[in-house]
Amino acid sequence: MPFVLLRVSVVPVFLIFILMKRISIRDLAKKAGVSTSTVSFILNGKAEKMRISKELTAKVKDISKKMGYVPNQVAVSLRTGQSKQIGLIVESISGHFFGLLARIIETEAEKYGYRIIYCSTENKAQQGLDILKMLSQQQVDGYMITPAKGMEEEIRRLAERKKPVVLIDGFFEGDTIPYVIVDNYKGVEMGMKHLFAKGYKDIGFVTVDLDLVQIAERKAAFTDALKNNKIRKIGERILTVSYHSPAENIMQQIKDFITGRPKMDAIFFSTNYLGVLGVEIIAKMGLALPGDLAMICFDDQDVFRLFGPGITVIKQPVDEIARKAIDLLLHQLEKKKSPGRLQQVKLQPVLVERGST
Amino acid sequence: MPFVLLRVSVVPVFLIFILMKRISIRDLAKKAGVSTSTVSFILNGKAEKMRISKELTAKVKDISKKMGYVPNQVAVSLRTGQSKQIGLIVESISGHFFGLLARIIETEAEKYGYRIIYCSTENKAQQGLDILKMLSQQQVDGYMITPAKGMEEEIRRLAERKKPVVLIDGFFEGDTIPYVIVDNYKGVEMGMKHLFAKGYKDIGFVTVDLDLVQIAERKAAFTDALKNNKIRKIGERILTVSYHSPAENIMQQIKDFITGRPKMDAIFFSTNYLGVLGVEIIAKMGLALPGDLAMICFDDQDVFRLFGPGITVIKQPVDEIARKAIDLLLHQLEKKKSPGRLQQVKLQPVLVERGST
DNA sequence: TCCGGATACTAAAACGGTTTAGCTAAATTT
DNA sequence: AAATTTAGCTAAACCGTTTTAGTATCCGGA
Repeated sequence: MPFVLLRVSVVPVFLIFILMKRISIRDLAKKAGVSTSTVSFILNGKAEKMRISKELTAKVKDISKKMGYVPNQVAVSLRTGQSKQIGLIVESISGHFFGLLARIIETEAEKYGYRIIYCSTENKAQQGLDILKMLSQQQVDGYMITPAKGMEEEIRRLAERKKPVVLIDGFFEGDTIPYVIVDNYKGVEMGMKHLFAKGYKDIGFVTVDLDLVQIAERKAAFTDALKNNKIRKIGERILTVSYHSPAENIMQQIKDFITGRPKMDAIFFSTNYLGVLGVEIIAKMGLALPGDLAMICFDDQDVFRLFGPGITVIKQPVDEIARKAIDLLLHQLEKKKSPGRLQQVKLQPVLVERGST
Repeated sequence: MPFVLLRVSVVPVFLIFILMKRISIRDLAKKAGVSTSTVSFILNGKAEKMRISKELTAKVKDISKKMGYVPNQVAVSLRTGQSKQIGLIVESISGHFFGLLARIIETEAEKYGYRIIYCSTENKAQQGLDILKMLSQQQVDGYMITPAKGMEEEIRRLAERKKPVVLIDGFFEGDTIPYVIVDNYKGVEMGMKHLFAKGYKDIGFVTVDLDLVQIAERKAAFTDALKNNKIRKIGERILTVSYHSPAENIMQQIKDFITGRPKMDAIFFSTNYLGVLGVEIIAKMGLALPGDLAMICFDDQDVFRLFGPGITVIKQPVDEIARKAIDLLLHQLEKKKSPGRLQQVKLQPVLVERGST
């Protein structure tokens, strides 16, 4: 008797144990009494091409559904060489710009059956390389990269191997790698024109020591704007803070910059992140915008819309960037389409005028 | 002669073509004149255990480095059943809270050799299920999920299959699935105590129609707080907006709520997102904080630190949540450690008092 | 009657690793 | 000297698919 009891309690457990194992295409084949190839053809929509009969096709599909079959993507990847994964390498996963970017890219990629693997470099060269290696091991099908310094060589190597790559928000001079960026020079130029038009003359520029093309361009545009307006001693109107400094420290530097000489009536922040810190310190100093100081920033943010009178910004068309980038990548992934002439895209930013100027 | 020319130009191209192909463990084995098993043992640090001689070990490692061998993770996954990937399912990839969360989780997971696959449900049930299926196909080793409605059953199924799962910022009643949440009830309670202490009596509550435990708890805490203070007609002090309404619409509702009756001297926003909209409409209405209206919000944000006098908030310990969650998951992934008693963690939020109250 | 061509499937190789179970020769024990 | 152990390595199965190259059966035509 105890035996019987034992068995009734043990058998279901055993069954559950069996059920736990994922069912494979072989299980389906066995159940249907056919070969795995047949099942594979049917489930991949090649039944007709392979002349599998209607009845069998229906039967197998039915069994598959009933047993809850889910193909093992890893095995598929190994066999086909396609992982259906795209690596997205951004500067910082928690940044505002990249959050928006990611959301759009994700939904867009999904339409074509691709998953995004999301990685952030935090602007460390070594980390960027490690990530690239990892992604390569994972056999991702394509790469979307906001290129940091030190990654050039490795990225070029990818391109040489004909791996689909798209650069976002940065590019390499004299290269054929597709990219989509915003016209940084034009953006700052627009901002400066706006400031001059509003009558501001003593303009300070806060930037960061990241060695990136887009940062360099923004700075160049600022410098040129001053030159064109016959303003001298440009160097002392530029503050370059260190990327890895703590926020407190940067704020202190900005404060010193504002109160120091030459005195200024407007300040231009070259990035989002700097702008937020700027807003914070300006608020702490009790300066009125734009009365005591006008402010403008490259790249938009919730904070800029809401703070005080609103901060005038040069806004990047994030949607457009994301959509264009994924477009360029899918182009390469699904080779079908025409080569597509223009693989290097420069989009126009837009000036959003708010109360701070 | 033309032939020679042809060959010098063709051979390098051919070589490049050869080089393009990723080198496999077989290539290494051939080069070293040993079997693939030997190479595998050596590269996986099992040389000693398998009694491979020091010299051979060194030689193979050397060749591997020289040839730039990178193992194919897909093949490894298929064989070992371990993908070294963790699926992170969040509500919205561009949300502030999740951005921070992701950053910490990513760096933490990396230490143990795991990659994060990042997905967002946008609070749509079907999308959540699709993602779960996708991740399962990808053979991810573990799941971190902010559970949306409609995912319960599927998540339970995962747990039953002994898949490592950790829930974040939500949980299922009466279940044993590990989770880490913040004490939502306590948080709102603290906020209400603070408001009452400051002398506010007519408090409005803005919440959203998401069917989530944490939202329900926040509302319950509000209701209870009013009850405890003998305040009646609680219903008309609560505004529940629809999650999928456009921002404009929600702001209008908030405006009506503020200007409507019963009049209020303080307003409590139950989420970050609502709070930002609140700030925006309050600014537009020209109300002074806290003069015309006091404001408090559940969950912090850059905006709240910087807007006007600063918004008082109930801050979630994001760092702690992330670290604890990844901890619970790794616990399950690397079964070594002790079972670890407490698998369901409730963390305490903290009140950050700013100018708005 | 035999051939050619559909028709309806299947066997087996391949993808690139890991791992179990040996195998051989030398060293050690009995 | 035979038996056993050890050192150093390898053969081959296996993970779960896809896909190429068949095979077997039937049918119509010459």
